[in-house]
Amino acid sequence: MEERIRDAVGEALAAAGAAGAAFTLERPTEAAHGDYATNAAMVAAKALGKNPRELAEELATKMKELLGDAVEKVEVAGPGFINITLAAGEVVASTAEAAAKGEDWGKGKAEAGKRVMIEYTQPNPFKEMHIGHVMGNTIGESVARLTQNEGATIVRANYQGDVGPHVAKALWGLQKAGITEPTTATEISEAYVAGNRAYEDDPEAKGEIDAINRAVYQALGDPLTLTEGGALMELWRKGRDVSLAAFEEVYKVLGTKFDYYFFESETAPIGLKVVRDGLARGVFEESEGAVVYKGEKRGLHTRVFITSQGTPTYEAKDMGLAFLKEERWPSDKSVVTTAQEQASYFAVILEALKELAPLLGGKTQHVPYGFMKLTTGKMSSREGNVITAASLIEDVVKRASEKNADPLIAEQVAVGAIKYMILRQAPGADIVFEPEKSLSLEGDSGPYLQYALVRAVKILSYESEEAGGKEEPQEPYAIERLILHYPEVAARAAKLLVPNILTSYLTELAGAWNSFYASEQVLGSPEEEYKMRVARAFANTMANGLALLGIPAPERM
RNA sequence: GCCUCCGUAGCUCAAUGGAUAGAGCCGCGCUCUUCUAAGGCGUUGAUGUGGGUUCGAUUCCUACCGGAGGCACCA
Repeated sequence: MEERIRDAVGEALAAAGAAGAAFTLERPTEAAHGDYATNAAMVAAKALGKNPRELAEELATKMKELLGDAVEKVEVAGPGFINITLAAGEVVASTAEAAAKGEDWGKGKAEAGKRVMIEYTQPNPFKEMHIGHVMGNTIGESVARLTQNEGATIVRANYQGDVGPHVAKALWGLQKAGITEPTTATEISEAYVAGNRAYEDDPEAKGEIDAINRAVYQALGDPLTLTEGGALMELWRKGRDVSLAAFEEVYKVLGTKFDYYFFESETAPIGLKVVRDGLARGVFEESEGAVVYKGEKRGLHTRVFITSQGTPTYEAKDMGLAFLKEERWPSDKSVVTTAQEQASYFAVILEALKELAPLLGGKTQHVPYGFMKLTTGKMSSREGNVITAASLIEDVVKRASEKNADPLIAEQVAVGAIKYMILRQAPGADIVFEPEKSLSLEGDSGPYLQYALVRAVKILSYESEEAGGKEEPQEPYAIERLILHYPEVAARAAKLLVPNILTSYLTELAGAWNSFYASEQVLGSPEEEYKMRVARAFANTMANGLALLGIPAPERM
């Protein structure tokens, strides 16, 4: 329907002599302004040298002609808006479509046939997963689902740093504590904190840690040493396994299933190779013993790719990662989501990648999101003042349990609350996280959406063979005029990679349903059949929308 | 010092250059004999400051004030 109106506006503009003018078609904030509104007349008025309201009248007349029975009215309002109100029959048809289509309701085709890899979460083994990773996972998962909903074939990738200084610090800490068989992620992260402190305070420890770092790289770069890596590599393997297993627990609760896992231990050797090749080709330069990329030639800054010690930095590993990804799963588009603090870092390495491999660089896109900080400031795992993903989930589950005896449902409610908190705001902005306060289980919250759906599903469960009342209301219900916009909202959220507009829409939708629920009896009413269809249309819309956000839908609450 | 992002109600957040700047939390009323009150209905309250562009600016430009992040061997 939206497309039909858009075409009609375009055609009316062409008839008025302003073909191709850029206009917007939006859902008015006020119900009184109809179902759609366009600013076409105001945009084109100047170029045509006409009064906006007069032009609007002209366009409205033409549109009425083009749209015919589909619209109830097309009227000019305010400074020259054209407000379009759909005919009741059109609204009813749309509700019926939403009710009938089930899981297919709202599927788009903007990305049909495209292969898209999306990388997100990126926790580092040997450190604990914290609330920042939960944020990245939540946004990445939703972006993946939104893209998939537009017809793309998507794969989920995770990239984890299992080598580098942080690993050396943790290994050093474990050795000092005499731990040869780490069993919990907490144990390992405590070793990391101890190692990090020693690295800064104790020059002797710093030397030992640097040596461990080199030894790990060396062992991994040389298959022979790897198999005979001795106690150090044995500890590395065990610690890595414990960390990764702990991550999987969190992914399971959050509802993410990765298709590809990449590790720095595998991208490092590839990165070293491609950067050295690039050095020979003049993409990179040597400076003070290190291999660097001079970003200044692109208006950016210089970054080190290979250290003077000969170890690859994150930059070199990211070069290797780009190649490795393409080898494992060739894509049309490769999206990497990370916290905003890495934005300028990515600007540099993407330029380097474009010089190194134009095709790869051209299809790689960095999507930054804000980070989660505490009221006391930014979290730092080096300081040890982090809120871990596991403890966050545990706390919220405990609160949700007060109203839900069933642990599965308490978990679904908790995950819904956590994800909603993240997805309700524009992804670029930071989140100030305050336990208790930030996570609401009422009002503008995840459980609010879940609860609205649960109530609708309950009504639908009473649907029986003997059909209910067959009367029809005089006018379609307000909620129906909201439901019909769902496909457009999902498409826009996918196009802009911003889940929050879908979140806002669903919150408004849940509110409309709750109002409907409070004022209209469904079962046993004269309009039972009609209202059941509205309930089904709502339930499908909410269920599909929640799925796109990655928010679970509990059976009952 | 240079670059990037952000300043909206007491608090946490919305708002495609558009119409009377929306929600929730908190506060105060009302509302379960009704398909689940994690709900509904009502009520107070805001665009950091000064210029500019525009028919129209929370949105774009500019200066300032305030906050965050980044800027060579961390990730």
